[in-house]
Amino acid sequence: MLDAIDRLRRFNRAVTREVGALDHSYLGRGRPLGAARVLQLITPQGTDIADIRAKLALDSGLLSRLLRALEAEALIQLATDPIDRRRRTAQLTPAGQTEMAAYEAIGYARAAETLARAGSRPQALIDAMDLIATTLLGDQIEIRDADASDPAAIACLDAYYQLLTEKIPSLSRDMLTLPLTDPEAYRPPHGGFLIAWSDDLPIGTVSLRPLDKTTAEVKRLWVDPSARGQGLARRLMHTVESRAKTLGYSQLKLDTNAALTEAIALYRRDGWQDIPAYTSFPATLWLGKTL
Amino acid sequence: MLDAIDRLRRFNRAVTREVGALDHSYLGRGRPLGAARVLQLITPQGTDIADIRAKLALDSGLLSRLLRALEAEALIQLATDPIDRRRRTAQLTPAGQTEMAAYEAIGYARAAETLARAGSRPQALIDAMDLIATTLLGDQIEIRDADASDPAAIACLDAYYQLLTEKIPSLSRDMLTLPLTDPEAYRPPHGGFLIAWSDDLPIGTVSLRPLDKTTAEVKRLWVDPSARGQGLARRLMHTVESRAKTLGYSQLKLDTNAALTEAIALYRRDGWQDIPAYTSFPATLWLGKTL
DNA sequence: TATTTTGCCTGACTTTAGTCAAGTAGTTTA
DNA sequence: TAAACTACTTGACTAAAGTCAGGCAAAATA
Repeated sequence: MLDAIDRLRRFNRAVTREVGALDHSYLGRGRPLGAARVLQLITPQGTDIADIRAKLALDSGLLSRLLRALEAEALIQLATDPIDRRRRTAQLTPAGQTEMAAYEAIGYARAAETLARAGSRPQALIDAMDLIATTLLGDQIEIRDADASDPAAIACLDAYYQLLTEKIPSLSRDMLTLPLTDPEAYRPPHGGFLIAWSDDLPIGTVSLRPLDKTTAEVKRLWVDPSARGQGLARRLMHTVESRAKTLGYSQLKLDTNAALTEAIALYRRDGWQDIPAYTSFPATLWLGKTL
Repeated sequence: MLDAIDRLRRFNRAVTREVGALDHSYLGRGRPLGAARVLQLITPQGTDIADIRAKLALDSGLLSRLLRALEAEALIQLATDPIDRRRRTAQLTPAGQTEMAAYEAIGYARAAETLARAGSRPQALIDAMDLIATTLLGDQIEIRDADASDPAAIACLDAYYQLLTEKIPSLSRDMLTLPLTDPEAYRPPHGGFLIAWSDDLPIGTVSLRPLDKTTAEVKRLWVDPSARGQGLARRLMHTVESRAKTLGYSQLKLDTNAALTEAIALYRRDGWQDIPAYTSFPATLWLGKTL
């Protein structure tokens, strides 16, 4: 344990140096860091300045001045919120969008540089970073509704299919179609498609589709390897169950394969019971739950 | 590749937040961050202030003032170096040591907190952090001389033996003695023991002992898993070879086991040739090199 | 409708970090 | 031994970040 803490502190030192260098690289555009950070949070569509203040934990006086400086550079436009005229929103001007693109380019260049330092094993570095990012951002994983034909949804399903073909040897990838042939089934008011986000990266999914008036089916539960061991699968299941209840279902079903042992253990811990088979291969196990 | 960069940038954001919180936690002792950082580099035995300046990349004027502030708090004592009376050293007073201990406690507490967030897989988190720290600090891995009875040397050998018993099934741990029974053989002027350090954590080792007047044996090459794929093993071998040359040897030998395929590939790439067996189990392959 | 609260702005301030040039004492080199 | 160089200190300065107390309009509440 002592050793673990020493290692973690070495990590902190290494990363502090790296983050310092990263911050410093944003200075090349002739703008202090505070202003650059504020600018990065403003979208072309307009951002509530209260949100910026909350995210960066800035004093309202300080933020007010930073915004005024950016406005003087003609990078942003300030407007009062028509609904609550005390509130203000900031919006990127075309010049501001150009400037933002320059910052983006700096970020990408530095990231590529770090990646190049990984030597012969870049994938190992990325996996390690994913694990750490997911752990550190663990407290703010957000589950949001999505559409089954959304690019993020497709990416999740692709990763899920990848996992399935690895775990179930007799299953070949061309048996699984993507995008889904029936996206309509996963849309309100009868179905749902949930994605778990960690800082705008999709790391988990689960979906729901109708079987009959009172029964829905839970489909395609998947959690990114970097996010496992933190209870995200259970959070997704609980969310989809309460969603099913909201949509008026009283009964849930799912099918799975005996090879997916962790998932099955989770279902059983959460009160899912064996039911008769209602689908075929690759399913080898069928479970149901009354809401 | 684009995806990899997005993932890396998510990592940067996660870690920036973390580092910010870490820095902020050091503020609780009523001292600005700069002063706290300087204090952490001063030892009870005395630290050359030029070293501090180099490590923190501080302006000499600024450091001078920070030191004066710490001196005014009676946390440190400044003295002139008796050898070169232009140089100065800073030394922790008893009060300073107490203060340092408080900072240490803060660091440990925060580290333990982060570790606790890893959920059910703390070891995976530590491994990921090691990989990243080693990658980021890769440019400043230092190879230094050590003694075979040094705790760091023992830790390296312990990890090396662990690896051996994993790779060679017929080898049991109690066949390997630690500490070494002949530490004298690995000391100058006839032998050597090298350790590779990444920010004060030992991550690799190799050693050299005499066989006869003109021949030495290279023993126990080991590199921490987090540091593999960056050419450290080769650096260690080159260092030990030039050390052997300095000590006056003209011939090198080593024994290894066929299970250690990466190491063997490295030896062969570097010009080591098969030689007759000169040791027994667990060795199954014997190599030599003329300097 | 009067009062309180909220969201933001402004002005006056402080602290921290950092730069630069000049100066002093000691050391090295020609 | 003089000149050049080095390690550090001091003073005078700037930029950036942050704090705090009003103030004003709009919104929420009594």
